[in-house]
Amino acid sequence: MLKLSKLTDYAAVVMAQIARHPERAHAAADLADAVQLPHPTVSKTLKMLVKAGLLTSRRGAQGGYRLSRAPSEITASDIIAAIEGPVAMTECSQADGDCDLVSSCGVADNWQRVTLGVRTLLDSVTLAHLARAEPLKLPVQLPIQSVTLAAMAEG
Amino acid sequence: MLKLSKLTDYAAVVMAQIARHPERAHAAADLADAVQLPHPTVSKTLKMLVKAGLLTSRRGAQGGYRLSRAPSEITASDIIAAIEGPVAMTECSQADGDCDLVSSCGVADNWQRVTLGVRTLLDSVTLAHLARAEPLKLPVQLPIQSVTLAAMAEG
DNA sequence: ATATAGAGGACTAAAATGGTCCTCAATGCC
DNA sequence: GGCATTGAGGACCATTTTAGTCCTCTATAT
Repeated sequence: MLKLSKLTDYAAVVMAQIARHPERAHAAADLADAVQLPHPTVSKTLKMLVKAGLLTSRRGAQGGYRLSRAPSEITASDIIAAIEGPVAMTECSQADGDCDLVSSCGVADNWQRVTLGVRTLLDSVTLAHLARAEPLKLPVQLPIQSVTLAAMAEG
Repeated sequence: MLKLSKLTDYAAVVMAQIARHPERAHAAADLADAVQLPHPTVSKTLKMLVKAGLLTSRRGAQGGYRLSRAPSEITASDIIAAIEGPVAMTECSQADGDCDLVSSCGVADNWQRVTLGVRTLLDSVTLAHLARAEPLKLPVQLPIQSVTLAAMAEG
């Protein structure tokens, strides 16, 4: 599996929706209608995205949400991290991870490298890519040319 | 997050342990002792790995578990799939996924491509890599040279 | 025959997740 | 200034998932 939570999924859909009309502010209710999801849930998701710094908000009439930076500057990693926290496949790949078996389990190091690989991959996918509607299922060239774990292991 | 379940984590640890002594059969109890995890839980994990075809088992005295193929032929994807099912970041990336919003959500296609990227990365990490004990934290060259999403989009 | 060891599944407890709602605060408009 | 609009923040509950345990049955070696 390795599945995203539903909220993360919603977050991506909503972010993409905003990214398609970045010039104007989007009210939570409008977004919920547009993406066909329950209002309270979308609202909750939006708040998390603001808290994470991916969106800015303005209250009151004519208020709503806007991207805090260009779609090409917001990554899949960012969106996932906003809802679920930083990408980490194992406890010990987290910054604050505490697993007393790290030293004895024998695979911790390598899982951490794999996590870095996944993170790098997700860093290279931006909201600009995600938002691109591709109803024709044409192969889209995403800018992932090379992911070499060895090169990242020093991090 | 995007975290592996604990059982998957255990599975990797146990598989690595077996991979370090592939010639002999390992009893569940011995493995549990070796990796310092509760016996029943390790036992459950082993059964799942057998069911998925990654291990073979033999009952009775002198029985136990063995790898069903070489460590270099067993991938991280295989281990994850054995416990959690195939790697899929979204509902719609699963073979049997049913999400009525696929057509309208606008990001389904691209998440599916990202899933393929992650899957490819995890396919390229083998049990042989995972089992390699690296207490010195030397950078390990894993054979992930290039992951290009466009090349996979036809799948 | 018997001790060993896995298969299979039922079951429970605990935790994470999803989803809703309520009250408060800010903003724009008249 | 007053009011309608819209987000902030958090409490709360229901459901699902996960983890973990245990019991009974079956196969194998000696």
